[in-house]
Amino acid sequence: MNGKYYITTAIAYASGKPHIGNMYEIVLSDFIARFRRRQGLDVFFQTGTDEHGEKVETKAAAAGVTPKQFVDKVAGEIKGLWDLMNISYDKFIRTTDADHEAQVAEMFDKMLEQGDIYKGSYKGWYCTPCESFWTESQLVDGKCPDCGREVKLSEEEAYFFRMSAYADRLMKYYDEHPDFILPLSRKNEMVNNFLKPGLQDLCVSRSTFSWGVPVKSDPKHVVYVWLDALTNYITGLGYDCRGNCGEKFGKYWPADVHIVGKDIVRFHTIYWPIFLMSLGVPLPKQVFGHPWLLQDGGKMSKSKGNVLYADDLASVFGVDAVRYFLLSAVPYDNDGLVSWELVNETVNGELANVYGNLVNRTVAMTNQYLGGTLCNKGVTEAVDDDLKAVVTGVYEKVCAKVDAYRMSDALADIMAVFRRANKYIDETTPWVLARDESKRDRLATVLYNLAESIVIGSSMLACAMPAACGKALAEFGSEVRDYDKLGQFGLLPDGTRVTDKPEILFGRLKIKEVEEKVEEMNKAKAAAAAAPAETAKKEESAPEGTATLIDIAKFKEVSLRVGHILTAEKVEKADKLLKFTVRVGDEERTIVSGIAKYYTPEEMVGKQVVVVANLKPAKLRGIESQGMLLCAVTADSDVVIVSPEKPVPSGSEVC
RNA sequence: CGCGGGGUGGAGCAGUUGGUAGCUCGUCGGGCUCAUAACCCGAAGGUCGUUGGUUCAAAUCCUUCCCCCGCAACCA
Repeated sequence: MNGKYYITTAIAYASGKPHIGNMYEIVLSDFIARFRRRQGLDVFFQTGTDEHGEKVETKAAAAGVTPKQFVDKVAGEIKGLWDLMNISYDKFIRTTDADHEAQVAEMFDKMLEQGDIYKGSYKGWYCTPCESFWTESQLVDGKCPDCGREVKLSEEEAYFFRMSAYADRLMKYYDEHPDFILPLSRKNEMVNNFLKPGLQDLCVSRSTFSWGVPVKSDPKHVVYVWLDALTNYITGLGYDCRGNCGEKFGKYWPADVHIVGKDIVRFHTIYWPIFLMSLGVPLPKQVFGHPWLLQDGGKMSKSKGNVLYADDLASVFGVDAVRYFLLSAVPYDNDGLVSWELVNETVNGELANVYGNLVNRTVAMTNQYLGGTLCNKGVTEAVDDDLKAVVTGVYEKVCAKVDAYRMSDALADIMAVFRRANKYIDETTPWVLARDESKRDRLATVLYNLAESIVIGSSMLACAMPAACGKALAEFGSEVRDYDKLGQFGLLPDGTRVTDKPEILFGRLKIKEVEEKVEEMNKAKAAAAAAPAETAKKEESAPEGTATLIDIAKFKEVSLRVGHILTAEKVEKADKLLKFTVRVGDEERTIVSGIAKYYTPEEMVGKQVVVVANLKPAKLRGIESQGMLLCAVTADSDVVIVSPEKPVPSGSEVC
């Protein structure tokens, strides 16, 4: 197969370390990129970081560094993680790269000149003290949802993109390219939710923060992050909207596929194509919206501290095992699950038992029975036919799966080769053949067939596990075989020597061992995190890695009182909120709490609770909450109200 | 009625031009010994969430209801 192949991942937002779910997309793309290269295509694989925007600006300020310093650090971490995971990208682009920034400003300018972008105004209700705009629906009783004060109808200058002007052309493109958006369910979503109701013009500038690419003619505005971010796919190839595009752009554009998460399909299949139409650039051929990898037992969230990271998993299981797991765990159009247990099961069950053990036993037998030399003596029996049929037929099946972005199915097909080979060993019982001198040639043929099967299977599996499969192949004196020859059986040269000291490719771990390792790792991390913070503050070191110690005066700053719940009701249009009237001593307070998932209003009435009495009031869903209820939160996210052990007078101090 | 996805043997999944259900793991029984207590064979286990309908025939099409999960809005 020849020709070019341009594949991209979405660029990672540089606001923090990507978790294992984010890593899936990169490994998925890497698998495809490696597979296409092996098929003989001239592949360009681009990934990178998206570094502008308000969130970065805020986070940097919180960390006390400049936005640039902040993203330099995070982008470095992200790139390091990609490198650790052996991602074979050809270019790692950053939206703070000078050439990218310059081109973004230029493109914005061009769109402005053409009239695709126009200066308009963003209308809304403005709350002067809060300096915030609100839409009609956000207002509470016609007043500011934050502070409850009067708002006035106001306008703010902003730039808009005429999306509506391109809607028909986009729809036509969809119709003419039925595979443009995959899976199909995503396409229906786009058409039904956005195109059919009519495209709204998109606000493509911001003036409430400054960390972005300034608009050339009007530098108090910065370019909307999506317009900035999406264009990385062409600026990374040297695109120049004034006509002087680089050689790469001519060679690789249009992209063959953008691999993106299902949550951002909209940006890639509506806004991005329209931006390209505006620039007069051909549209990408395909956008694949992959599902997510979710953490087993609850969504990953940093606040819960249950986030899994690729490097942690890799430190226990190895890089290749994690890559394999990621690819196998996510179904085609359904979210997949990840946990330490699940990874462990996959590593033991598939990599160690089926694949690693097959390699090991085949090498061992070749050494024991044949002195380490493989030779096809051509003494075949009927059982060989099925093995060969499975092995030689798998490449075609895998190609079909890869073309359809069904990676877990592709891996299952490859694994079926090794399962079949294991079965073949039992069918042919080489150890029995070895006892009979007259069966020597049959024995040699059997082991040759096994080795050949392993070489063919490993050649494909190498896209998922480059290092481990490279090792496996090396044990048979081989390298990855040309993909156009994977349909043939018997290319392993006679006289091939196998290694005399086979290595264990994937070790088996008991789940207890995994848990111990995880615990060790967490302890080490806690210690590392605690150490610098505490030396800086010159505080006594906290024992056992618990929270930082405070003195009693600090604790006394918090006023905890016992309250008595008088009334309780659900807050309208809020799934999680309950509104309480609580008597604390002489006063009655309104408190809103996010525990609707755990308690009904009925069971709360009459309960005694512990209230933080001197908390600054806050507006929740338009209701002022004057305090908060203390709850115990368990590891598996159950929430339990804290109450006095026996009834006490309302208003009693808790100390 | 905010948007979307899903409910298939103990677990995780496959299964749309409709033809009485398949894979991996787990369990139980057996086999083998080359191998990482691994490998191979066999068995048990499902009225394919619920109601009604279309059809000679439905997990697969239409309909009723129930439940789960994401996203969005509040989680002091």
